[in-house]
Amino acid sequence: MGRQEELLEIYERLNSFFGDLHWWPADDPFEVAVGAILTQNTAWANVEKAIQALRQNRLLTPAALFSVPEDELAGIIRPSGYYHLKARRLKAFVRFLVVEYSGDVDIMKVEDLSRLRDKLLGVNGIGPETADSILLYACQKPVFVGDTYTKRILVRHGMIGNDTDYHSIQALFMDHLQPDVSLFSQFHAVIVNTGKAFCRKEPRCSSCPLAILRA
DNA sequence: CACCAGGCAAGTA
DNA sequence: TACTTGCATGGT
Repeated sequence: MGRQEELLEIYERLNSFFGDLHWWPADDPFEVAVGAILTQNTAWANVEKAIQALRQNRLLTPAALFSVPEDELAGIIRPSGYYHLKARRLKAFVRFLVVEYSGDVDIMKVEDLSRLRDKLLGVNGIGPETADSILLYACQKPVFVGDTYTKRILVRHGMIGNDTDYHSIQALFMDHLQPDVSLFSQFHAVIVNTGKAFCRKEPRCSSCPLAILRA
């Protein structure tokens, strides 16, 4: 079986099992970007607490986040963990958004994909996965988001080695699938759900929709 | 109690 | 270039 068929097989199985997940869980594109930074190496449940706190403080807009002092912001996003670090990263991103795109994600979206990706990667605190999450889920650009779950599942099923880097994992998907925003969005969503539900501890993998694929 | 979570940057050799 | 370490809360 070729790579394309293999990937589509995985997609069909997971998509049938989970159904349409309508990801990313956020009300607007700016909130997507904020969540992408807050969720770095952090459980989503903790991120939700921080997002709620931001909402209650009316800080879920570029202008509001731009104005709030960094130390005050840190205290508000405390439940998400690494809160001093993430306050600095949020401020860096919002400064970038304001300076480059008048604080408007809709203007940022117009930028050419590869140029925008490079510029996002230039912002302190935005690495490959965060950049790609913003590009796909906030900007509707056809990029595949790799993450720890993606890698773990591919490693478990013998499709890649444990030392495979981010770019190679992303290329595995993007070289063999049509660049379709809906496909990439749903694919990443079902992968994360699979990781959460089945792929954390080895014994639980028996009931995983992908269990039959294991060699 | 230990371990982990939808990473990233900075420091070291 | 290749490895190591700091960042931190909350759930299991």
